[in-house]
Amino acid sequence: MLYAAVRLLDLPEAADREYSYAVPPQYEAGVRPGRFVSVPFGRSNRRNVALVMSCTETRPADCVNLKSVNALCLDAISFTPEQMAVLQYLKMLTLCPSGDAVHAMIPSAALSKLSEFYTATDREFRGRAGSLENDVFVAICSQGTASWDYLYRRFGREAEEAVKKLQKSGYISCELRLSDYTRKTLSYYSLKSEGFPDRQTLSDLCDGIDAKDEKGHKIRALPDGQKSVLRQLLASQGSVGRGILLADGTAGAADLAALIKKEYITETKSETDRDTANLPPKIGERTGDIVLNREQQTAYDRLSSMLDDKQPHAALLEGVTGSGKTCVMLRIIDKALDDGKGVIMLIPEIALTPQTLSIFCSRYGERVAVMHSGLSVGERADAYMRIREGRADLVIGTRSAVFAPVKNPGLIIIDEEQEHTYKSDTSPRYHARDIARFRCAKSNGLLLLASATPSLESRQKAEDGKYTLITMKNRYGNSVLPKVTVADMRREPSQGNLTPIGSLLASKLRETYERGEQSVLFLNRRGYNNYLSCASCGEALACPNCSVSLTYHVTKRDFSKGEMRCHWCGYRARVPQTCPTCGSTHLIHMGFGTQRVEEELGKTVPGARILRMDTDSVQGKFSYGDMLGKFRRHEADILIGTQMVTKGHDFPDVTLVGVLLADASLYYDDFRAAERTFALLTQVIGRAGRRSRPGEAVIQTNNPDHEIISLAGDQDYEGMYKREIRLRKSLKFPPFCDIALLTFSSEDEKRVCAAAAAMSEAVKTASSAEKYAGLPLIMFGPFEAPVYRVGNRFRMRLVIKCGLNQKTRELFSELANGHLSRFPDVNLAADFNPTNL
DNA sequence: AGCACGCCGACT
DNA sequence: GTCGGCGTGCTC
Repeated sequence: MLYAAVRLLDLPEAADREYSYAVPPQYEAGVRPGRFVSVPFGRSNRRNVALVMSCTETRPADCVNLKSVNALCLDAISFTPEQMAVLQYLKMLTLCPSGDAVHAMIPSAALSKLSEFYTATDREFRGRAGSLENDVFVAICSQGTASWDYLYRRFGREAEEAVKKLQKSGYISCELRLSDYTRKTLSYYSLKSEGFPDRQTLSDLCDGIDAKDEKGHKIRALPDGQKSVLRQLLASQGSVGRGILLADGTAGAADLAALIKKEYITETKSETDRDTANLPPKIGERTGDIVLNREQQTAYDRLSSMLDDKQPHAALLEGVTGSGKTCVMLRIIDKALDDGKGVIMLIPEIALTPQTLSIFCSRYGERVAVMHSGLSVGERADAYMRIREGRADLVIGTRSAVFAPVKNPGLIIIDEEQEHTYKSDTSPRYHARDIARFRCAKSNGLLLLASATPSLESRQKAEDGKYTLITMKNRYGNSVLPKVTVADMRREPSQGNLTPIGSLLASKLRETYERGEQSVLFLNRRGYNNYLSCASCGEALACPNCSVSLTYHVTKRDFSKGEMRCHWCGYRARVPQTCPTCGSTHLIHMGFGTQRVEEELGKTVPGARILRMDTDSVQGKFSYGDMLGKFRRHEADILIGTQMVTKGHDFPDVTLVGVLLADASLYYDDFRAAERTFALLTQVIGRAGRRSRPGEAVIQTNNPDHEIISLAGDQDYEGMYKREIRLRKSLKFPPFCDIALLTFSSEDEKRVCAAAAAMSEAVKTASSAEKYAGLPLIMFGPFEAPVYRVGNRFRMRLVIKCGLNQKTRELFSELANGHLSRFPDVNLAADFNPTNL
């Protein structure tokens, strides 16, 4: 007899442990670690999908009531040993429930679903006539067997109760079946290649000319719909898909059916991959070998030798905007694919534009699989299966694509590696970089991080020799850096200008418009944040312990009464009346949005066509590309937007870039604010004048003396790195430590506080215990979360600076378990190295 | 999370 | 006397 230890999916943390089940003889051959199964669970034996973790031949001890595995899910979706290893790593890394980890790794549509089927066991319904039960029963009888999905579609939510009652009184029985992943089939239609009717006859029929059948009888005229189908088929050579034939609305399904019945046309069905349908068309085979310049060639050679080595490697490719990182990446991808390795390329969501995709799709064709949040469930599942089956070996995608089941992942690239979208902010709270590193380490692959402005963490690792640093300093071709001007906004109000567009930028905008060239205006959406800034000296009110800005919080409901808080250490202070730096009383709350600017622009540059692009104006996935296309075709003169406008687009006619309120993101309450502002400004400035035309950038700020702004103007990454790393070191922030953020939440305010206080005690006790002696732990809190109350739940926080390693992770795991047993009613979310608070 | 068991109030 | 409220505790 075989026994399996399984993890159930969709189980809360408290019940997330291994359960043992007996494996019936018919499943013995199929059950192994990584297989998904259906098992009965709980008193009611409700069915649940579970993942087999391990198998034994001996009956597990201390199991009084051993149940049996119910069904096996499709082998095609089972986890490979590599995926099992990633799963374990992910759970260890994030302390998430097994179900969350599994769901992050495999698209829900690919995972088998359990569905209920009902069969009538009685012929006659003797309950209340006219009741819903009666209707449901009749429906089940007429179908023989009806699925729950069918009943739900027909009767809605109410059906649930009716079905339960029918089951209880014995009218129907319920059976559970596994519905596995299925591929979509498409119907294609074609004219018959021989026999009657020939093409001429059909053509005549369409033109309304009398035609005769085989026996010489006159054929009746065809309805318009059938004519439309025939005309299209006559015009094409082979078969035509159903969607195309019915596209213009003239023909319907009935017309197709009629033509098939008359044997005028034939129908063939074929399976299709939903995910490839919306990809840009394949333009051709690899468009020749890319020619690299000397610097690129050197970079490529170094990467290439790392790829050839049978050891895992990690490299940081640091190249200024326009240095041609993409060419190097394409070449190294070529090589990895030629060597028979799988490749994953991660890009930030924001860079996922049709242009980016078409570069890859035209170069690599059908071996590309694209995975991102915009895909439908079916598309996602098909992409996943195509990768799993090896039909696609190059994956382009956002964060979650790091889990793509490519065989033998030999190269994982993370482009714009500093982007915070690579960190998940829902369970499991993983960073794609960590997963990529793990996978490369396991498969002796190469992890390639690429950026013009690497994160301090990665750059520090390169400094320490953990990553190989490859720098590219030269801008490609003859493009030159734009001329950067810093505009001091503090003088504007006294000169009577109260708009967000300063006088210098306004005149530049008008000049650019008059020359018939385009401008891009960038405004960080985070400018809405409520921090306190001094209008005289430009400084923002900062935390004395953390060098991050304090955030204004409204206490109770009175808007006028607030206090300043630090999100990292919980420091609180009253709202000051005077600026602590210069003593001025002109303290102002910062923030204006894109809409306001759009309004003002109309007045500033009369006649200019303005395009606003932000989360409000970009809805569907097409609208984004549409807008960019519109601007590229010069159908607008000024593009104003948030971060979206900064990424990877090449607008040839743009010669002016304006940054409104550059310090809005500088004083964000995050220790990474300066680093992010630098990256953002560097990128925005790079948008101007990429071709031979010289570009210009205007950076508006209330604090023109801030070092970061001048550093960004000079595109001096080294300077920024040295400055920031010094600050981080002195204040002990990453990369010189890790940060664990523990958030407690519950509807019961007292319980939340008690749980947080108990955890705080537990941390203190544990850190002084012998087992964890000498572990550097600095704890802050507990204090209220920045938004204390969310959806009727109260939230408390604990911030712990520490060094994450095997031992500390173990400690956190123990602490979480301790919390679970003492405060099962209080939710605890752990986030290691959170990107934003 | 479900789901059952279990121990107290307003109804035929 | 029962129907049903949701507190407590377990799930191989």
